[in-house]
Amino acid sequence: MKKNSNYPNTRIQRQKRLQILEAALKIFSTHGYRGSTLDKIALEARISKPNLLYYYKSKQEIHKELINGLMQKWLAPLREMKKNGEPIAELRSYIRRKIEMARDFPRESRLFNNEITQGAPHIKDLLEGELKELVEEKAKIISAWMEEGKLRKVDAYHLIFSIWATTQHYADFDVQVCAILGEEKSKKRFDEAAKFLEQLYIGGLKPEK
Amino acid sequence: MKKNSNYPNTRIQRQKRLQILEAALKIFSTHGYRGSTLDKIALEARISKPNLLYYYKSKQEIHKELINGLMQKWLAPLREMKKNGEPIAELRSYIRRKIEMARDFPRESRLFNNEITQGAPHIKDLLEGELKELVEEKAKIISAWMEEGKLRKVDAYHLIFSIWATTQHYADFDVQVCAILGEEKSKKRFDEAAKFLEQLYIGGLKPEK
DNA sequence: TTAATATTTTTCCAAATGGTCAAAAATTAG
DNA sequence: CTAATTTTTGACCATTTGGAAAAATATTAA
Repeated sequence: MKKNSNYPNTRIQRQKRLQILEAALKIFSTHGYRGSTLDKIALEARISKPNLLYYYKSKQEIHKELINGLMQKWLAPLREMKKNGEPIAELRSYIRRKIEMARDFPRESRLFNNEITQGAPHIKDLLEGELKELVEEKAKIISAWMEEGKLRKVDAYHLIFSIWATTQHYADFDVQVCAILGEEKSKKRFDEAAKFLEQLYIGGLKPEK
Repeated sequence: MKKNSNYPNTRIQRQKRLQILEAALKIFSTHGYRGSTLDKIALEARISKPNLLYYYKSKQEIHKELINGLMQKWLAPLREMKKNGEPIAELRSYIRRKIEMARDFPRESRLFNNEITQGAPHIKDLLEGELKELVEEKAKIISAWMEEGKLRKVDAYHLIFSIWATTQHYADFDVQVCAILGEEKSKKRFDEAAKFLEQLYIGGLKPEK
């Protein structure tokens, strides 16, 4: 007889699931949810469609697991912004980490973009719950820094939004960025972006004296 | 006998086409290209599907016309940035106009976002041609301002990107913005955003003395 | 080896979807 | 009014797609 069968979690299972998620991430981030078909995902994962449905009961289930896994990864940099750190240094390193994520995980960014752009049907509660609380907490920290005169006084929420926007832009709008920059300048786009953003934010946020 | 029949352009035609484009804009911007069906568009436009196809030969054709019409509207603010203006004032007004567009035409922004995020399959040549040239021209103007000491020296291309990113964020990520800001603060989001961006950019871009 | 279990494939289906076509209805020129 | 023309509709079709069922194959515990 075999062991537990209700929810087997063999090596094979774990590996196949990863394989599927990897393929699904690629397809979903390229074509959006509706534009992605199980056939394409299965092909990409090098398995048959029914086999894919053996590991995930439906298209939605794959998408859901992707989005959920994504959120944690995505918010990690913000979570690491510590109250006790030196404000300018904390912001600088937050921005740098976000740009690195745009460079290293563009597919995750696009997947997220797609979800939000279409009204966040699957993660609205997450946004209004966990995310909202996290941002509130961090906005408070930033505001406190401003009160102490460590940063120029601006709206902390919109500051966070702007950092999200500027960094994720390099993942989501990569085609446009590259089209405009041309071949040579494109190669250096992430380094240039990091440098520019640092100048923009740090210069702009330094308290006036 | 009736007049010209090759390409009639009666009142009725013009009105119905507008009606269809309006409906298509709503549907496409909400569900993306693949997520939008001719049925939904026809329903939204209050006509039958075959009737819709009488005015536009295919789904692609509707989309194409939307995207093309959009680009001109979208780039108008950048086009208006004039070499002879006062640099800080020109930037300020550019940012303000972009924020107003995010507020007033979020559907257009989302449509564009969707197109780019999926690799810009329909407008790649536009990006590499018209858009690239326009940005090159404006980047030169901005760089010249910097050389004259009117602005802090930063990469002009990335400056433009960051303005696009920060402003369009308020259209594309509106759900997220509102979820985080909560009901009250959401009402003022565009005004606050405009104020914040002005502080960020103008403060950050002023030449040091 | 064998029997139980896990995995994969083959076949199939119903619904959704982009699009066609011919006929009906409405509009307009003369 | 009448005839030509434009607009609208109803019926239909081929393809795509998410998914189900069951049989076939592989794996593993004993």
